[in-house]
Amino acid sequence: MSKELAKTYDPKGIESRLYKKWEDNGYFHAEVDRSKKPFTIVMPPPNITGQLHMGHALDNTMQDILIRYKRMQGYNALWQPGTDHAAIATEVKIINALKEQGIDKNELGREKFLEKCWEWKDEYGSRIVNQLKKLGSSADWERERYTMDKGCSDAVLEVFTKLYEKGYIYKGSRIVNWCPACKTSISDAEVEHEEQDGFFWHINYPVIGEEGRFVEIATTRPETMFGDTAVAVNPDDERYKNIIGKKLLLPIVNREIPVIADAYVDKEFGTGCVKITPAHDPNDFEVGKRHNLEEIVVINDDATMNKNAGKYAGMDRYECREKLVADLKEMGLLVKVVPHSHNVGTHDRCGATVEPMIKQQWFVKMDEMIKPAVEAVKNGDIKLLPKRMEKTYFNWTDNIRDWCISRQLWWGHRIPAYYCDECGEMVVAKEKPEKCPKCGCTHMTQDPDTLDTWFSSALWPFSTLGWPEKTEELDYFYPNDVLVTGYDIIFFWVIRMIFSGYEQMGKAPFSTVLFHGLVRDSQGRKMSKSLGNGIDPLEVIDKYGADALRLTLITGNAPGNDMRFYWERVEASRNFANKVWNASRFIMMNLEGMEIREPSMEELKPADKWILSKVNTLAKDVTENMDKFELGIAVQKVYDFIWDEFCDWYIEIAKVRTYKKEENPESANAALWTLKTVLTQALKLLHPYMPFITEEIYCTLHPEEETIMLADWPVYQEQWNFPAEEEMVEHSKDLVKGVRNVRTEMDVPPSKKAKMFIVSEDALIRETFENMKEAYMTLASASEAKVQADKAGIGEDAVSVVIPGAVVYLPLEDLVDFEKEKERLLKEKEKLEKELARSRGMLSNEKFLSKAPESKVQEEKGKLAKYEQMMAQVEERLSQMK
RNA sequence: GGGAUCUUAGCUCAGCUGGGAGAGCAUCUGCCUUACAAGCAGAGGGUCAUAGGUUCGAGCCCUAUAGGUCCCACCA
Repeated sequence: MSKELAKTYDPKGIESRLYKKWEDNGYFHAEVDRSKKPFTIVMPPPNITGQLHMGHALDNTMQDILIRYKRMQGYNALWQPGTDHAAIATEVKIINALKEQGIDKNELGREKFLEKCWEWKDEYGSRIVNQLKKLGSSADWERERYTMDKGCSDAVLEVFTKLYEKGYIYKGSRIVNWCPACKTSISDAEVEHEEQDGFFWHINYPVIGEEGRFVEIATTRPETMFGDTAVAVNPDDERYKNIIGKKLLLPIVNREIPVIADAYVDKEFGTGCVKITPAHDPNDFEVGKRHNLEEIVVINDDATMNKNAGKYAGMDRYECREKLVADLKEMGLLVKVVPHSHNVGTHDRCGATVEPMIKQQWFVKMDEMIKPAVEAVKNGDIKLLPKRMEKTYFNWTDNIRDWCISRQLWWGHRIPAYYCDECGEMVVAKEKPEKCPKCGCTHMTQDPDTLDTWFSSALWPFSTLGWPEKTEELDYFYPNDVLVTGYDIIFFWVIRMIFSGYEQMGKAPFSTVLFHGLVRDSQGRKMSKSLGNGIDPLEVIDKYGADALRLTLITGNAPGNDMRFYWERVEASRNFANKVWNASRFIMMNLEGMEIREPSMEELKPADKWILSKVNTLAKDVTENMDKFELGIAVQKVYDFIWDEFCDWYIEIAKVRTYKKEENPESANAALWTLKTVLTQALKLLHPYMPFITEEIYCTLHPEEETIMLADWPVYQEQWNFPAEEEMVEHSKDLVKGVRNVRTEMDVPPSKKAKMFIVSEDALIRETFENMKEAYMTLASASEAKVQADKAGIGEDAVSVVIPGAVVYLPLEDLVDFEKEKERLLKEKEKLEKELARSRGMLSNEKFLSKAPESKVQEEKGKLAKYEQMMAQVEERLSQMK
């Protein structure tokens, strides 16, 4: 006894109930089970204080589809979820929130601040998880992890100390990217370069001892001149050969600096003379090292000038620039100002212009560790999809530089290095040493810095499974199978997981990385808070349901490509859900109170066999596509099948028989059984994409079943392969389409049923149409159908429809407009002529015959025969009309 | 400067290893046909950016050009 289904699909009343059922029944949970093959996906951890956005929605929908698919296939499917502390993103957010309350981070102090952070985590930590649940994510929430939980923190300590001992982590004074707004160093990956309009200031530096002689330098950042310790020229530059080794007087500062020769200088660019500021420019830093130049820091951590800037001390760097340039101009040393656009590094989190600074920082040595990561992608152990992402990957690995991992932040994993208060000895250890190993002093102070947030997420594929402990889970579920993520974090995360996996586990963290693009707004812009153009996935779910959102995100875009979000597309997805809903409702109405038994092969009508054959092929195709991660193509095929084949044709054909169940109970039974069977198959294939609606229908259709989630994934079966019946139905479809077409052109109302004569010289075709009457008569609005070998009994006033292998005559009498009819036939003839020309051309081409594969030649011959026959019929018909 | 990618119907995009141009939305025409008007039936609309090349055959492969997008990069 099936339940009543509502008239239109209402996702709201269904989704939360079903999700709760799934979760309560533990369907998402995976336990180590050696009798089953594992399939593992680790969820890219969203920021603990974040809110679900379209990127998350897309990312998690893709993962959920894969995990549900594999689960149905019988894999022990683990989707390992968790959240990220997202060091800097969270800290910035909390600082701002505190600021609104009038609280300053530094006044609050480190401990109190961290308390606030944990409060935030407790308050917002579950929000994003709940939002992911709304999407239908079937992650194993019992295993939810957090990058700063005990286990993950242990993993961080383990890796840090191991790499330190190995010499792969070191502390050094280097020029780093400094964010003056966040007051922390950041890694190269966190710097975004943006083109800005600026100026080239040409400044004269006087040559000492040669009155009136100057060296003209060009700079985009005059305020750094306080830190100049040389001017460099190219050693091969004839213009400046005689000045190398001379001393210059640095204006305003009045300090002597040498002119040096270094090949780094480009003769063609600027004036060919470069001021060298080792403390505030990465290139100058290198030059400085080569020439043993002093490094004079002139800018403070907050981007104001320090005491080395003399009277400009305390000014902001840009204010100083302005004043300085004015002063130089007054002194007559400013030669000219040339507009010049150049790239400026900005911090990807806050947008502040990054200041290169010399700082003591912690680094990870990359040259050795990156090797297996490069090799793995080269030899195919790790596949990147789409393949073009490999280029991006190698571009980074080929130019890799050491990774600056220390951050001057409080929120995160604190660096496990301890310094003796007495002698300054440094100890790197998982736990604070009781006393200094050098002097025995018992006062050890921990390094104040914390680690880059990606340091812990790099370990995510194994830290979540219990590493560094040797757990069963780790042994069973590692390596993961697929990683799904956006191409925008390939450098931040993907590469770092790969080399960490090889370094710590000796194995790749996963075998495939599936990249997706960005979800943009309808104008193609990035969705962002500042633009206010973001679409909240929860709003979409609320209005149209999670299934509609999921379908929208998956269809119509190729892997790795960005997509645009349109409400119209969600609407279309919702419409499809409604279509599925109503088709199911109709089938269940017909099944109401019926005892259905499986029909024998003989009882199945051609149409039944046709749709079984179709759904059978569909299962094969969809499986193939999904195995190739072509999710969009796979679901498109299910969509087309359900709507275009099942609903538009099969249900319409079956209707006729189910309405007449008293007359022919066997036929009705076969139709009902087929309806139920095919719908069941289709629901299963659709389930990974639209989990809620498929579950609701499946459970109503099969009250004896608990869930579709654990149902068997459809597999191709030879007994459902019916090529002959497929062809028969295709013939009938041609007939129906042809008749409908003519009737519309002749303005025959659907209510007007007409007699129909089907004429074919081919006995086999006649037999087909004889057998298929039930299938096409109603659809073609026929009152009666006669199949015959010649035109006996057909009047001259009949309209004809030429279809492959036959001509259909409709005696429409007074309704026939012969002018229209003629026009239509002429159009038909024109089409056929084109096809014939193409086909004949190919078949008379010697080269085609000799070079093309035999199957293609045969195929073409078949087509030609078909066209020729149809042409003959069209011509015959035309000649009669004259 | 290097690289990637895109240019297909009015709009947004599919098109797998080369073999008769597709979808959704929009437009036009008919239909309340007892699952669905969030629907049904029909129609119109594309020299697949341009120019060459390879091939029996190119939206698909190669080269160049134009335009768009993105990533990387230490030219001050």
